[in-house]
Amino acid sequence: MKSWILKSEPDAFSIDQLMAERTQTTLWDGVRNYMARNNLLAMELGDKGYFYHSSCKVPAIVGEMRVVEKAFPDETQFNPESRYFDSKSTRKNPRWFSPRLQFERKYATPITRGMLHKTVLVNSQLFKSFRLSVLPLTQSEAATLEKIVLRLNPL
DNA sequence: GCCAACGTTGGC
DNA sequence: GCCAACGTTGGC
Repeated sequence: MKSWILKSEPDAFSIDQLMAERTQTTLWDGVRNYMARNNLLAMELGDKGYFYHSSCKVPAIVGEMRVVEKAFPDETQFNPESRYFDSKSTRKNPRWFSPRLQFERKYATPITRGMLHKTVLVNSQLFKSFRLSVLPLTQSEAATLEKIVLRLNPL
């Protein structure tokens, strides 16, 4: 099982909104960056997704999700009304894909960017490729993060 | 609100 | 195919 970090601006879509969904799932759509897309395509069923709130007062990992459906073409790319419309995308040749993620857990104590900065995770893509909105974690990074999570948020 | 980082676009 | 201009992300 792999672990990923998925960023969202809480003003646009927050973990509370995900929890409020009837099925507590969401399609991770609207991603328009090729590296991020490739990461979305690489997600397997059962992979863990850390929900990261970006562009807000306290950037932080705020909870966990689970991949419950592999990526398939993102409908918003075909919709001229959508802000994510892509005129160069066709149904035969879609460019953008979204997996479905299910809410698993919201942390009582979010893992802030500041806290992560003081750990070995400072060497992860969260800091190295800080603009990328969908990031993979290595096995050791995932293990480190999991330890921090469990220390601050015991099950 | 500023600005650095960096991906994308488009002219040549 | 290069690269300058431009736009966006996101921390601070």
